[in-house]
Amino acid sequence: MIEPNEIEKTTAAIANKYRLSILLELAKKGSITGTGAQEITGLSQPCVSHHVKLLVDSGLVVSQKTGRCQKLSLNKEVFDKLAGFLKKLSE
Amino acid sequence: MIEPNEIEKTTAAIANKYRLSILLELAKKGSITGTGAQEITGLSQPCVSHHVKLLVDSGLVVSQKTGRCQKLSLNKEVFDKLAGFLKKLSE
DNA sequence: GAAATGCATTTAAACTTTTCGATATATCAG
DNA sequence: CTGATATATCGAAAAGTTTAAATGCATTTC
Repeated sequence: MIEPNEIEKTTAAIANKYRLSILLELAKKGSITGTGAQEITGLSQPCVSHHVKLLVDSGLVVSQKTGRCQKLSLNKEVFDKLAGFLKKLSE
Repeated sequence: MIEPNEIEKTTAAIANKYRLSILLELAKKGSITGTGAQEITGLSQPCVSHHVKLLVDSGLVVSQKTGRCQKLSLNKEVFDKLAGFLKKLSE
């Protein structure tokens, strides 16, 4: 089950063109770094850091830090839960 | 297929507690009126009108006007498309 | 036709999000 | 140790969203 609060957070996290482009790249590549996200979006580093934080806080994205690099990847369980909720609404 | 732009619009439309409560009520009841949406949310009439407009503009909700009443209902195809997109991301 | 009802629009205030420059911290390379 | 790289945080400006009061406009009811 998914809580209204989690639905709000995850949909809000998706609802931005730069964050969406990061998510699409993650789906395509499996994982990227923060610097990779910067290259994709063309935004400043602090701005990307902020967007990545929103994605991670929403639960949609997982960040594993090794050394100074972060490895970002999708939390597929959360996508599944959200997709399931939306599918159920349309039945 | 669903365009990034449509993903942004629909997820943004969902990402609000009042709009989400309207969507949940629509899923439960099949349809409600603008006045019904007002009762559910407890918001002012212009504010609800604005939220309903966002939902309709996003394509998630359909409004059929008969006389002075509007009948709101879910556009299940759009929910399906969005759910399908999210499901695909998590594969 | 007058009053009431349902919804839309305008306007303006309050609030939130987005953005970037500056700065901080930690790690890695030489 | 020094300089470079990756990321985080702070602060402030700009842009966008949310809200309600006031008003407008059809449509229904009496």
